[in-house]
Amino acid sequence: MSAQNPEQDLPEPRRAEPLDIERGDEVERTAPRSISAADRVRESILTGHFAPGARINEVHLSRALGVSRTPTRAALHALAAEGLVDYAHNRGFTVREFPLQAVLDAYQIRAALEGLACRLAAERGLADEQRAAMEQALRDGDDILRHETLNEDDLVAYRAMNVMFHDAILAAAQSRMLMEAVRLTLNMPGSTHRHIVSFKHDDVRRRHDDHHRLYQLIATGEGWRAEVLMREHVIGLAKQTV
Amino acid sequence: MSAQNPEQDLPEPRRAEPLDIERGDEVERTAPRSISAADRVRESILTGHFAPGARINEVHLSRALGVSRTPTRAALHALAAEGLVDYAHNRGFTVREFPLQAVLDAYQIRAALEGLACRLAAERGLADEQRAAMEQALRDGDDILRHETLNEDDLVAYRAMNVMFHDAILAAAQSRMLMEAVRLTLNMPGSTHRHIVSFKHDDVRRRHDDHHRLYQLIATGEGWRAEVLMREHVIGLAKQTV
DNA sequence: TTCAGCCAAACTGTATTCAGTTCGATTGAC
DNA sequence: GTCAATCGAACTGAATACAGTTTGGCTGAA
Repeated sequence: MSAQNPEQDLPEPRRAEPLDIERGDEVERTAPRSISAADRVRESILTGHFAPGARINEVHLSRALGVSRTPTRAALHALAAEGLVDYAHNRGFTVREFPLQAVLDAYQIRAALEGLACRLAAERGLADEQRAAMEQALRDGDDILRHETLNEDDLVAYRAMNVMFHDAILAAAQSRMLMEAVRLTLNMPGSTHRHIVSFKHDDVRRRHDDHHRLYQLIATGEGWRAEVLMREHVIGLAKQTV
Repeated sequence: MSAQNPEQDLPEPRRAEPLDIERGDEVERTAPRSISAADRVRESILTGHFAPGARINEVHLSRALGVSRTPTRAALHALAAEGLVDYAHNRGFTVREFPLQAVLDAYQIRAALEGLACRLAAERGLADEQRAAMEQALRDGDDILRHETLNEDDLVAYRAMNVMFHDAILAAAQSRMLMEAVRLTLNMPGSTHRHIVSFKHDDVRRRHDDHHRLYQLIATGEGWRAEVLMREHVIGLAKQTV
């Protein structure tokens, strides 16, 4: 039963942010069920809860999600366009498979895209918000690296810092399409900011040193050098992952 | 009426390929309505039939498509994930706007991605099929350029040749994700292979000369040079578009 | 005249129902 | 014992019905 219906125990709809709290003058609206459903299924796929290549049964899934088939199908269609599931007419949805080569290719694509983001950020300048985020990330990384050895808490903090830094650069590039393209490369099991690359002290220091140099290059408008360095930086992640 | 319901006259479901014809041993299945609907709406948006920013009424649209709201909504959700329409809860779908800067950025993104495709193609080698397609495209381009002046037929042939050449390189890169990322940059009004860049004889010859050099570099495995040239090639398209 | 509040029409979100296809098991012939 | 045809259960595709939200206009008071 549980082997045939892995949909049965999905992650609870973790309230990403404490809703129902007024923010400014506006009350946060409740998300539609199809969005919530997509988020939960995406999470399940990214965490490897669904086996690659497995067929997704709409009835079982909608039962597990506690909604009808309509929003469930909407969610699956959205995930299909995101590239996480495949769709075939009259045969429904299957979990997309990502062979090792595809994961490695994703790093190449991400390197090209984030490299471009660096160049655009350097050309267009950093807004206060992004500059602050990058400087905060640099400080956080410095703090982590002061530890002789790195523990679990450091790992969590490091990931958050890393996401903040890369997101700030993407935001500074001011291109929604570029963000969407990068998201394509992150939305796969094994190629996420969240996922583990080497956490040896030396590797972490080298990567964080890249961040410092990237910040300098972007801040001083040296777009081409920033692009090249970011490419190298991301490719290095792939090397440390395999 | 027609101003409020631009959905009323949609392009007919142009049978992309003469269906119901056996191909090999298998009969081509009829496409589901949601796919057909998505194709028609995508075409309408790309050809500028829907005004950017306009709200899309599900009832009117499904009536124009001749199907119920269910497949219509599925199609719109898919287009939303493709980036052609925006979605807001309880407010439905709107046609996405692409300001000039977004179109120019798309060329930058495409340049980075197709450059990467060239490098991968050079590293991984050309299969017979792709090699044949590229050589055919080069011959077709040569034929067109023999004409002293270029007419409408030449323009049509040139576009087909151009698509064949670029698609062959993407296929040779052997990365589905890369294809999907490139598609993001093409699926926008004003930034399509199909769209017009300069058709002056000198510009066409220069672009076609790039193709010859790209083919040589890929065939001889000079990935880095191919990447750089392709980047320059695509950026040049942007320059000739504005 | 202007603006706040209210009301109804229109629209979107979801559930349910029905129709058509797929796929596996069973049966029978060879 | 093997393979093909057939039948039925299970599943997907689409339509319809219903519920909740938005939106624009109307009314009436300031």
